[in-house]
Amino acid sequence: MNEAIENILQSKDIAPTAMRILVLEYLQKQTAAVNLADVEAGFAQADRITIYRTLKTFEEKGLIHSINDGTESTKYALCAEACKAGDHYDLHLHFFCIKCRQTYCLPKHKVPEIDLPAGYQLKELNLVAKGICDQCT
Amino acid sequence: MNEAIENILQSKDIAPTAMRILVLEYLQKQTAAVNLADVEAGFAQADRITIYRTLKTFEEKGLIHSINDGTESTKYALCAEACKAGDHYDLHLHFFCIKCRQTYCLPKHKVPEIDLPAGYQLKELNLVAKGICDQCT
DNA sequence: TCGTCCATGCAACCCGATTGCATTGTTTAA
DNA sequence: TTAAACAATGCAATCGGGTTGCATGGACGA
Repeated sequence: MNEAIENILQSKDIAPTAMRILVLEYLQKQTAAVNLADVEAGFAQADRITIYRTLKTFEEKGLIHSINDGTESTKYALCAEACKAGDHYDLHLHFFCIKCRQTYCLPKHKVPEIDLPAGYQLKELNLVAKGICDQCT
Repeated sequence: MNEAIENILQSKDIAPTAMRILVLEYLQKQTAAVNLADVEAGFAQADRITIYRTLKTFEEKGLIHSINDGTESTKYALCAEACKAGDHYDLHLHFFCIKCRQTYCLPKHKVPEIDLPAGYQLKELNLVAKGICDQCT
């Protein structure tokens, strides 16, 4: 179990410390994207800054991606395996439920093709849908 | 000139005060979306809070829309005329240039149709493209 | 003219994000 | 095996955007 987690970390070139293993385990359990406060609340005694830096590291190394769903706080969710450090291939749709205020990744729903005006180079595409999720209907 | 501005404000049910006329004039001059600090810097002696509330009012009344381009600060841009208080019909694409860090409205590029999983109700769609704009290429 | 309402301006606060720095723990090289 | 080097952690403090409270001022209607 722990070994599987450690392997994941090492495959992304992240030193598997106790904290990082805990945070990754926590992230794997989530069905929705979480913010810093969520992770913090997930542990009894945890230092906010350490978690913050852990998430930063995870993001840099391509293990998780951050989502800006329009709320105040940045949220995080696990990446597809194909993601590498600095290169995120998870151009999927994110859905923010205005009722439960949860943000879900919808990886099956790819971001559509966009054609930009001449001279514009596309690097990244961010698509956030807002509405009511199936749980809240 | 001023009269045209006043007419716009009144058509959106906004009392045309000196400050609001100035802010609207400023917004009309912009080619990219601006944040609070930008507007503040556009005037010699201006109160940050007043501008903040002016923008809030404009947004509520459907004169401008706010854009969350993934940077720290919220940006604003003028709406299409069709926008009404509380109802924004400007589901267009926004482009954020990672070089000049400007955010542009691309109203000609409509947001594509999205089909959500069963049980999901769509209320709003937010599409932000990131890359390099034609000026920075 | 008076009273009311809205806009303005100042101060202060809140909160998420971030950095500095000292400490601890782990790995590497002698 | 030990010492040096480096990475991770934890605490304190800061920063900046966003926001609210409250008092003042100006416009407008009764």
